[in-house]
Order: sequence, then structure tokens, then C-alpha cells
Amino acid sequence: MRRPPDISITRLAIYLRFLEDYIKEKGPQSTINSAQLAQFLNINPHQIRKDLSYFGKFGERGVGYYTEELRYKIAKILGLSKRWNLCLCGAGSLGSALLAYRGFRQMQLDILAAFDSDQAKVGRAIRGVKVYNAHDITSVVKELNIDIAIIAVPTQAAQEITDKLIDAGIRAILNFAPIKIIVPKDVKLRNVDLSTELINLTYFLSVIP
Amino acid sequence: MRRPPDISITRLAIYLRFLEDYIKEKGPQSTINSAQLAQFLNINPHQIRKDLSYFGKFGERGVGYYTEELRYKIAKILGLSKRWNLCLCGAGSLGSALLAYRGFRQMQLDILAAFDSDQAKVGRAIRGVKVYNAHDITSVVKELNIDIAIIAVPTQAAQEITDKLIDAGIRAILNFAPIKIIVPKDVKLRNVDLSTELINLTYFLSVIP
DNA sequence: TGATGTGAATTTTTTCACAGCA
DNA sequence: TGCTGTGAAAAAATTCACATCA
Repeated sequence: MRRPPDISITRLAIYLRFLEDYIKEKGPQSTINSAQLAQFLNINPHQIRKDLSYFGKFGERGVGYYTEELRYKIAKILGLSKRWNLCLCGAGSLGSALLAYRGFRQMQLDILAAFDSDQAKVGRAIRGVKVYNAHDITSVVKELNIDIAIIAVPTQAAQEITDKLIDAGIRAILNFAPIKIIVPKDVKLRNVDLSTELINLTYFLSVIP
Repeated sequence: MRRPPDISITRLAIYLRFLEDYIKEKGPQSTINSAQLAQFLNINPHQIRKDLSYFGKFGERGVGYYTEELRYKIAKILGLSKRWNLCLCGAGSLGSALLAYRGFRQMQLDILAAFDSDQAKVGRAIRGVKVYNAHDITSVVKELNIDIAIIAVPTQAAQEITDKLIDAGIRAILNFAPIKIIVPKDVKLRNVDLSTELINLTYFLSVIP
């Protein structure tokens, strides 16, 4: 079997989040089958089973999946049974919003440090996270064993910051700057592009009258 | 020829943004060919030409594309030659960051109104955008002729807000709440899921040692 | 000659259909 | 019997190769 596509990983994360809510409501002994899960998530049940099949067998024929078991196994697959150290580059309004974002903490993703080049922010803490001088990225990232960096700096600064992160040994980056940043091919980069998302909508509205 | 996939639209938006920067630097009379554009954006040149070919002919054989002409035509295709009215549902930290986001204004996407259920925020303005009571969504959306809604409310409130937006006639929604919201199939929905993006990275780090 | 535009080939992803197991 | 897991089929997206035209 081939390796799972990125998009399967994204869906696994969605299944995981659903299961967490579902277990809260129905209890850890509950079961769910792919058809039910598919209905809740408005997805094709074959796809759910296929996504899971990349990683082994999770269910019981004739029954479905034991929710707590499935939740645990998906979390493990996704690397969430270990804690990861994150840093945030850019403590502007978007950065501050990310520091406040509850979804990260829910998944045990901890932002340990923020970086900014605004001296007025350096040394202070935002939402309990200390803001370091952007000049010190390399040393701080190494010192705190940061695994994942979030880039929320202005466009012009994005590539320079990225290069520093790579120097510091970072291998996974989530980029919010609206620019194609270049990374070595052993570094995983995901982009979140807010204007681009909106433009899909303007296109839709102008095509479908 | 078949209709262009969503992802082609997303790439067109990326080409557009690049062209704007490129024209600022090289002037509106400059030309660019698909190979150069591909190199800048770290994309396959065939893909660029294919994306464009869904919409007609834009270049000149032997030359490439006239940047200003291409920019103008892509903007038109994407619906950006008209102004769109946006509203923001949820003026928390993420919502406030979106109000401050420059990328939207660059694309002439104007947020005209914000909604929140926190009475302390209602009536005030954030970044020059008035905050209305969330109860009044339907009437305000109609009155201001809002085309596109951004959802940045807590998960539990997302579906309820969506239903109100649909009632008010909204046909395009950008959702930041980490939940699969249900919309009629003639409504275009795009989701931005921040934790899911990060989890792609934790997966990558735990698989590739 | 040089680069576009596009049908065809390839690859990837989704969907299907059903064998197989509790 | 009921639902999973998966090879196969179908659909979609990407990449290629080249005819075409300035």
C-alpha cells in the first residue's frame, strides 16, 4: 500500500477532534461505525475506512469502532501522544490571536516562546508566553528544543525568519505570511493563506449568479 | 474542457498576488513567462499554463505574458473587479486579528460589520469596524448587503450563527471554527482549520525521524 | 525560434464493491 | 448478519509532449 496523502492526515485530525467530542457525550465505551461518522462529518464512509486502512485495522466487523480505542490510536498516529514545543514568530495581532487560540491547547500543542522585532514587546509576556528578541531566534529555539515554528510576521520578513529557523534546526513550519517561502525539501511546510481562501469565495459568487 | 478545480482558483489567487508585487518592481510593461513564474512560485510551469487555460488565452507565443494584462484578467476572473462586502462574526482575539489583517484590504475585500454577543463590545468599533449585536445579524446583513461572512465564533455557536447567515441570504462563508458546519449545497463554504494544519506537522515529525 | 495552449499520459485521490471476519 | 478492510474501478488532478503560432 502506498503512503497516505497529506489530505488523509488532515482528515484523521478531523476524525480525532470529532471523537473527542463524541466520547465526552457518549462515554469511552461507546462505538461508532463508519457510516455514522461519515454522516456526522458529511464525508464519504469509504473514505474514512480508506484513510484508516493506511495505518492498520481499527474496527471490529459487524460492530464498528470502539470510540476510545480509535481516538487513542489516531492520536498516536498523528504524533499527539508526545508533547511538541512550538514557537511563534511575530507577536502582532495575528500572532497574539494564535497565542490565545484554544484549539492548540486542546491538542496539547504548547507555544513556549514568541519572537518579535518590536523592542516594546520584547521581554514582556503575551497570554503567558514570553516574547524574545527576534535576533535571538536561533539560540532560543535550540535552547528550548522547539520542534515546530509558526510564522506570523509581515511578508517582507518571512523568508529571513524562515532561514534563521532552518539554521536552528527547525523541520516543521506553519506559515501565515502570504508568500511562498522556500525551505529545504526535508523541512515540512504548511501554508495558511487567508486572502486566498476569501478569493475562492469571490470567484464562486461571481461565477454562480 | 471541464470546469476548473477549486485548487486552480487558489493558485490563480497566488499568481495574482505575485504579479502585483512583480509589477511594482518591474513596471506594468514587463513580461513574464510561465517558466519564470513557476520558478518564483516553486510550482510546475505546466500547471500554471493549465490553470490559465481553463479561462482562455492570456499570453503570446514566443513572448510569455504581459504582466499588467495578466494581472488584470486574473483579478477579473476571480471576481475582484467588483467590491465585495464582508462581515465578521465573532470579535474575539481571532476576529480582531482578522479585522487588522492587511491582506484583505490589499485585495479590496472590506469588512463592513462585526457581530458579537458580548454586550461590552456591541456598539463600539474595532479597527474602525462597528460591532453589532449578534442577535441582529439577519437584519444588518440584509441592510448592508453583505456578500461574504467570516465565522470566528466559539465552536458551540458556529452552527447557530451559520443558520442565521443563511437565513439572511449569505451564499459564501469562510469558517474558522473547528467544526464541520452544515450549509445548503448552493452555499460555498471554505474552512480554515488551524489545529489540523499543525497536526500535519506533528505527524510529519513523528514519521520522519 | 521560443513559449503558449492543450490533448494525452500519468499519477493521485476518491469511490465502489465485495470478500472476509466477528 | 453487519460492518470492516481493501483491491479494483472511476474520477480528478498533475505532468508531459508537442502542435501551433507570433
